[in-house]
Amino acid sequence: MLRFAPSPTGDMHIGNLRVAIFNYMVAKQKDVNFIIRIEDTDKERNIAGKDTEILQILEKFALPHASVSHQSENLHMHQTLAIRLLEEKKAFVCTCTPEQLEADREDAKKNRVTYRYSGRCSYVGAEELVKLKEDKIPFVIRIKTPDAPITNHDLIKGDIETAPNEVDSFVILREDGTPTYNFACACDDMISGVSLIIRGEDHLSNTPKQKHIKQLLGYDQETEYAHLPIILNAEGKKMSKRDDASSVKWLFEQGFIPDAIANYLILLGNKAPTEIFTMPEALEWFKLENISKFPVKFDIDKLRFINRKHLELMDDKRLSSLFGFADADIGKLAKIYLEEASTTNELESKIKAIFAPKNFDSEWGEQMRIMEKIIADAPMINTFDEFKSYIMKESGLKDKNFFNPLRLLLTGAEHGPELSDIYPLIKSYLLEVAS
RNA sequence: GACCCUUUCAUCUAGUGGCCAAGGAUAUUACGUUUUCAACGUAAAAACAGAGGUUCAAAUCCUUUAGGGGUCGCCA
Repeated sequence: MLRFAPSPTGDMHIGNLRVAIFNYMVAKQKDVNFIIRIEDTDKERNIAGKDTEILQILEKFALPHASVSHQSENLHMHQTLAIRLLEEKKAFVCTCTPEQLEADREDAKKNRVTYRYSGRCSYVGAEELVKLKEDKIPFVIRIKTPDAPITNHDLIKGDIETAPNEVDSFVILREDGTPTYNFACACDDMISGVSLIIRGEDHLSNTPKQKHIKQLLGYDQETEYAHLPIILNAEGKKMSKRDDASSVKWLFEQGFIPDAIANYLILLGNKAPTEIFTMPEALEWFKLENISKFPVKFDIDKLRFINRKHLELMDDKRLSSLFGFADADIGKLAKIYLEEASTTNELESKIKAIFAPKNFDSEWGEQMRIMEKIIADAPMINTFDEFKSYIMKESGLKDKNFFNPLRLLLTGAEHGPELSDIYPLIKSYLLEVAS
């Protein structure tokens, strides 16, 4: 069982999408279930509707899942398990105030040592619980620091050993009775029987904590981990919300298509036999072990190149539908324009210019008027050569005086692909185009 | 500051001791083709982080220095 566990606190990030794609692919390869878990334990930061937005994006990328759950549904189970740890003396009740903890942190900073929980409450057991509740004294539950190092074999990073004090006595149940991320995550993975967790490198330091939780809870199934290097922006820093390209929604708005985005994200930091491929093709050779260990920079130029290649592969009629047509010829026309466009947005503006009313105010306006009239009265002409000869003869124009205004009249642009390639595809729209 | 990860062209990578005076792709530049801009074709420029070892032989193994990144919450 594999899972993708996004939190509904912001736009889907390409790093997250990459995690989702990899989890899906590996589940598919292993022929096991792939589930979605929405991690919505932070009520403050949850954004209504983000969960369905995330699901819609997964759908666009054709990443089918066996089920969707919300972490908040499991609140009762989380509390029960936390209490169990408390009763087994594997966790303790902590009544330290935020002020006290803050002072501890300040001290640590002042003394130039790493902050760790002071251990002030570590002897407070379950028996205190009733009294604290009666006295309305706020408390949290902390798990006890492990007494041996936690070791982990990461499929990408290799063996990692974490010292007990690095794990620390961290909070598992908050003052309001809700579980913290690490606790909820570990419990849910345990209950669902998640056997392999693929996630971003920023979770690397959470792994020993989650392993520790599962160990104390008596979970004896082995969970494998694979931590993906993070994606950096052009400056070499972690891609954040401030980087437009980090948002999948933004990439869509720019005219990048899902097949190309998926292709790029799979290719990034990977050994691939080819550069251009579809997800089903990648399923044939994809291996987690091949993912590079170091962070990679996001290169939008490469994405543009890949997007263009995928647009070339798209079915003609389907491509035309992106611009409001249902005509394979328009799809073919768009593909010709792939010479100078890489996104559907760029393509759309080229196609639009062809069908938009033309501007006759330019230096070629006079010649354009002449041609417009000739075309309006002309019979249907099949080939560009015949068409060209016909207009030339009727207008008496030639060379620059002929080609420049003709191009402007037919395409609305001064430069562009060969008119002889374009003509056969737009000839049935000629009256609309040449006006 | 502590802990962890990491280091081949601008970018993504090939490379697992000899086939590497380091290959491919994107981006860049030049030329060709073209009524035009592109695309395309051809070519050019471009990297083993530094220093020490081991070895007949090192991008590849070891040591060390330097750099980059991540994480240190009652966020996920």
